[in-house]
Amino acid sequence: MKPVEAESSSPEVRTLAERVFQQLQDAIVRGELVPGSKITEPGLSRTYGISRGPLREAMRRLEAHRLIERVPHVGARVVKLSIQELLELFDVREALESMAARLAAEHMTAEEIAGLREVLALHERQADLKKGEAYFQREGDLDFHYRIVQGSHNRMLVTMLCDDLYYLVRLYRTQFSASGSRPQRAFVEHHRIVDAIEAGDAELSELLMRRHVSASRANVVDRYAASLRESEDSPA
Amino acid sequence: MKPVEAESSSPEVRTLAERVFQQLQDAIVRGELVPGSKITEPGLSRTYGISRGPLREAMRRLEAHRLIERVPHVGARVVKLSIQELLELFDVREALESMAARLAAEHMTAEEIAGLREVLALHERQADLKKGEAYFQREGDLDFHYRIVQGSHNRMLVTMLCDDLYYLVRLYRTQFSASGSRPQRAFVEHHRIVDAIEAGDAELSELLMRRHVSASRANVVDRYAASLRESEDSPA
DNA sequence: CACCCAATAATTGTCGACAATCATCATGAA
DNA sequence: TTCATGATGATTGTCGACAATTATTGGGTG
Repeated sequence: MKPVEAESSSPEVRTLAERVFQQLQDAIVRGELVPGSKITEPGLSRTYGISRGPLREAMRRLEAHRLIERVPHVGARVVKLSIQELLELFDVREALESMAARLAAEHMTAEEIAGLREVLALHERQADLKKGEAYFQREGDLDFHYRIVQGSHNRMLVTMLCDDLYYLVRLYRTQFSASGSRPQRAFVEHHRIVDAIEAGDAELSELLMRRHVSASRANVVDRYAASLRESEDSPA
Repeated sequence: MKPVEAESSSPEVRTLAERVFQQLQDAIVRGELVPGSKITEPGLSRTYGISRGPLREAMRRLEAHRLIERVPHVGARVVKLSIQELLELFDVREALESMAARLAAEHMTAEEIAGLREVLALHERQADLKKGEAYFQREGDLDFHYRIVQGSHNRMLVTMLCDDLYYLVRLYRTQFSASGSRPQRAFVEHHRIVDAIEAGDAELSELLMRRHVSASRANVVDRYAASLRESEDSPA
């Protein structure tokens, strides 16, 4: 068979099922596997050069992570987030990330806070360089949220957000071509959140993060409404 | 209300993997598969009379649901919640369920609220009959929370809480033999939450649910500390 | 006695093949 | 034409066997 180059970054990708799981996860998040499209086991089996056994195990994990949807005896398709589901995702994020911010204010170490400020600085520099480039901004944004969640030192929270929800967040970005155009305000909000965390103010951290996610959600709603008007202006 | 499972003739259990997944889930939550014990594929394969293919798929799903832990090439064991992890679970519940209560206040229908009050009444009657019997009380408690989550009409929230976390909640009950002895107060809290939801007061519903879960967490902390003192008084 | 190492046994990972189920499409009747 | 219906093809579900890896055990050596 094909000893694929050990390109995989993770240290223990010791099993085919694990590797193909990560590959599929990546392909879905990147949009290579288009949302809503049907995926067949023989097809994937050929393209990835593995048998259906490990492939099905990987698909079972993708199903549990809500990246594909399966119907018994029928097949599987890549999830296609509706705008409603996207808003639902924001509600869940608001709940979990505000809690994470509260816990981060209580448990984050000085080193972690320093790293967080570094991310913030890098984030701003990149935004200065390429003003319109939203991709890096969003990547930096995600990194910011990522670190706060890890700063909560709550493993269950980390797993739910980093291992599950954030893949959906990135998937939505490919689906709705989110170019999130509210940079300045988000920067200010990020700074205030870090300030509150550094001050150890749990309640304030929680409140600010809640508002931050909520504002992001409102922004999505606005842009969605705008895109609806646009498509009504020039239909067909 | 809803008997969890009716052996092999469940309505939409069309595949062996699905069935054995539910059976294993039940066995773990019930404590038949003791937490921390190692489970081998040939063993389960024999006891459930299926081949290892569907069994492994079921185990992959259990792994994603955090009911078992797997190490590549080594094996799988039933999760064993530490007290820290249990408290982490409460933090996550506090975040998600308070959000669910808020959304329930906004979206719950009159019928759903009526059903919720029925559950509450039934719950109290049972508690009157068997004062010490905590198991049914806790089942009723879970049913109460279950319905509020569904009243949020947020499918993602419903999935996360009802399909994932509540199994862990029930697992913790078997592990720590939780007899939750704060009945009156919980009743009052439940009633006030329903009142707030019926009044459509989202903020109050959220606050009350947050306090309710938080108080439940504090109760667990207290009883755990007590059990520690106990085991120190009579150590072998 | 403790420790290391090789041979063995058991378990996990992977594969190919067969059976069961579903989607498609052509055929024919109302 | 349109709808029902049955044959055909493809896909999913399941199984048993083989390969790879790990745990175990027994013997030998310091």
